[in-house]
Amino acid sequence: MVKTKDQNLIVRESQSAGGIQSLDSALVLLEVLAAQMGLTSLGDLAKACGIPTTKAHRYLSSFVHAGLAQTDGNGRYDLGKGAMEIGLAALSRRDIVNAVGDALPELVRDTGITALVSVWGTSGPTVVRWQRAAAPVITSLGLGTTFPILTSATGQVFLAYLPKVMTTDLLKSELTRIRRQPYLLENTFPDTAQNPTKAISALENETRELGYATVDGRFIPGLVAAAAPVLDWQNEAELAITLISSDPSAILPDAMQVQKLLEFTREFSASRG
Amino acid sequence: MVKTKDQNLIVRESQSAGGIQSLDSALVLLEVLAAQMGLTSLGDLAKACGIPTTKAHRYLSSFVHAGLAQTDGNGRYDLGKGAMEIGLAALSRRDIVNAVGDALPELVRDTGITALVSVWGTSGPTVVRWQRAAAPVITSLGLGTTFPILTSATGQVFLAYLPKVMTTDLLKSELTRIRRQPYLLENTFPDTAQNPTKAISALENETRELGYATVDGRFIPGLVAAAAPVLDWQNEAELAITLISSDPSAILPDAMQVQKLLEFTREFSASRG
DNA sequence: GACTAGCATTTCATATTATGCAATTTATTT
DNA sequence: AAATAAATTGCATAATATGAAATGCTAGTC
Repeated sequence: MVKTKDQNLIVRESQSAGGIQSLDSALVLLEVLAAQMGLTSLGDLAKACGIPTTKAHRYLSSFVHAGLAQTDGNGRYDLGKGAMEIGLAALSRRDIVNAVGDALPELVRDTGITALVSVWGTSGPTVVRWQRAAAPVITSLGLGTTFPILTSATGQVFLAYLPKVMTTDLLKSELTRIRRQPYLLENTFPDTAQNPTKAISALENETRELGYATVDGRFIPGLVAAAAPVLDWQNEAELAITLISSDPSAILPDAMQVQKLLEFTREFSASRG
Repeated sequence: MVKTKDQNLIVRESQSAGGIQSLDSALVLLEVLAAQMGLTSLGDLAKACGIPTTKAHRYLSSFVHAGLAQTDGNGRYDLGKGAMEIGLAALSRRDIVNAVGDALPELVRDTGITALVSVWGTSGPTVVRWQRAAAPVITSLGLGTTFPILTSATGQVFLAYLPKVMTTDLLKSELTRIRRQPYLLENTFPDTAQNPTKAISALENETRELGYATVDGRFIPGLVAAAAPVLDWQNEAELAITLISSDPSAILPDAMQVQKLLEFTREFSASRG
């Protein structure tokens, strides 16, 4: 048995002990499909997995048959409805999500503000629960919506309370995207373009010090948000709870709403000390 | 009444055309795992799939390796974190409005009736898609049109399948408006003026019991409508689909058109149960 | 603490079936 | 309309999934 040097690398063995090779191979394809941003051609998927197209095609046939994948009828593939259902089944087994979700109406009643629960998914913070207050109706948001990391309060919480390895990939791609529209960040972080690393770690520290993150009306015009993490026993964010309002005074540090939010998240975090 | 053990059996063609048998078999196992309520023993899973335990074990090894399943270390299996992530990826790509909109022509063809899709907007149910049938119905409806809550089928659906906080404001203003023209409701709800709260909650219950709402020709003279919700997995109305016709028999409970509508909305709703 | 029962897991010889090349069909571009 | 590229299908072969049986665990019982 040869000892490898790269124990730091997060590459998993391409073959699982006691598993089935073709299935391992197929599941890599499924992951790659999930990591894609939308409809993807068979060839691209095959290339990304390093397998011949003929193999990819047969795997995808089975996935489509099982409902995990869909095809638009001509050569482009995407995740299917079944994938969503299995994911929601997995979601419903996470006790934290259920507990928080059940208590969410209470938070909305106490604060009078729309609240939502997000978990960290492959494409960033993903909304999994959603409780609307009377006041504003945000039509562009809904279950399954994903937030950016840097320009949303929710994203900033995960950035500060999640291991770096989980966020770096998405962070990188978001930075390149932002470089083309630097105005998005320039007010809050004047030197982001020049020294992103420094600016970002400053943002992380600030979030950790406060215990929550906020954004003003720039991400969604006219709306402000405050987000706080529910932490697990390792002090990593298990999920984030976000309040969305049109009233800027609601996200000030000593605002009643922010206090209620922190109280709420503390109650569900692993360590109550 | 004895419950059979194989209530979790997935019924569909066991083999996919052009797919891979072992993968098909494995994906059935994954579905069965998802259908379970929690931690499940290897043997039970194998039994539910009708495969030998040795096969199930190897499949599960691969699923665990890919992160789609977890084991508690001794023989009990559950969905894993990866399942949730893939599901959320699928969810985030699913634009329900577009999906429903794309399928709308099919519904119109099947029913022969004009259909429209509404979401809940700031001023009530708002038409976002519509598809006219061959037999033209002369109306002034169009994209962006908003419906009243009490006097339209569409509005009644949202009233019944949306949290109270979202509808109360509009409902109140609508009630004051109606009080000046009580004849609008008096036939259907004789005591609305005297006891609005009671009448309205009766209406909500009726809608929820039926699973859809209808109005006859009073709101728009000569036209009738039936509306049913597309529910998200919190059982809240994500959107409503409405059929509009000049034929009163089309909105009777056992009319073909109503059945097609319910079939249609059920297909797009998150949880079927 | 040893024994047993009921699991899950691993081994191993065998045949099933996944594989990749090449051919064919289908879509896309010039 | 012809040509190019991509997806899909057929087929012979070798790789590998398979199930019976053996082994290894865990939990419950005396």
